[in-house]
Amino acid sequence: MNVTATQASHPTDQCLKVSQVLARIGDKWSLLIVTRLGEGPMRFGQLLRSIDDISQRMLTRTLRGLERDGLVRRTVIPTLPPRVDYELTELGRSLQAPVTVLSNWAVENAPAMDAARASYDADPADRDG
Amino acid sequence: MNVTATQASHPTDQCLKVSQVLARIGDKWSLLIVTRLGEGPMRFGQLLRSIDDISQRMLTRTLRGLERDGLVRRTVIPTLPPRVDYELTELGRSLQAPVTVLSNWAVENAPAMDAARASYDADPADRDG
DNA sequence: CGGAATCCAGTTGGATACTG
DNA sequence: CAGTATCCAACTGGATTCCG
Repeated sequence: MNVTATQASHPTDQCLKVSQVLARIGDKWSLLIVTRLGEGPMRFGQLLRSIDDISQRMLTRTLRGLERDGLVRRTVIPTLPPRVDYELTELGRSLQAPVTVLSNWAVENAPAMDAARASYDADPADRDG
Repeated sequence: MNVTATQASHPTDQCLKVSQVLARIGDKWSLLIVTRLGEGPMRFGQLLRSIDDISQRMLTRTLRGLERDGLVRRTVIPTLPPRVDYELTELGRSLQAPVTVLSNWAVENAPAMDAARASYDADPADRDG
């Protein structure tokens, strides 16, 4: 693989891996779930209520995807009614730091992006001249 | 806004902003384009050829989106044939660092994710028991 | 060269109803 | 409680065609 650079300019090959990771966490709910689970293990119902705009179906599907990729561990306690706990794996926790960096950037620069978008939408003429 | 934490546990409000950013860079092409433009300004055709799996339509659309959000600046030189240069704005360049962190994580952990996925797909029975 | 417009397939994700 | 199954609307993104 020969990765020496820790800073930038990835060859095309590595861009693909980044795209794959983004495809995993870049959907509508994954990051939100990882962030919630970063606070500690949670039951299915807890997650469902703490995110609350998410549908049951999407919570199930997203958790399955995260479990499949080794980011989340699912533990079934076959009581009645059943109880299912979710928690981040070590791989999942290792993702927290990069996500935090991105989160901080997002929080800091969201106003700038909003302003840019508002400005862009304001005068469609001002650009192509 | 009152953001003091630089490390973790974002309240729900800030998670929305992160989701918005991910919606912006989490699509199929945005990050690839930002990475390319991180190497310097490029013309439309250069970008089209350097990514080359991208369709003309998606390159145009993605660039428009990035421009709209203030990450990319578009400069038209109305010669014949016309020439259009794209470059990162300051905001766009500020995104490079967070993206690099995520990229490095992706490159380092892609094998682990692949392995987890392979293992998950291998024995569907081994989990729910 | 750098688009815009149109058309179309595949995917995402929500609502609802049902199950062990 | 924690799902699964079905149906459906909206969005994404590719192929093609046309334009200044």
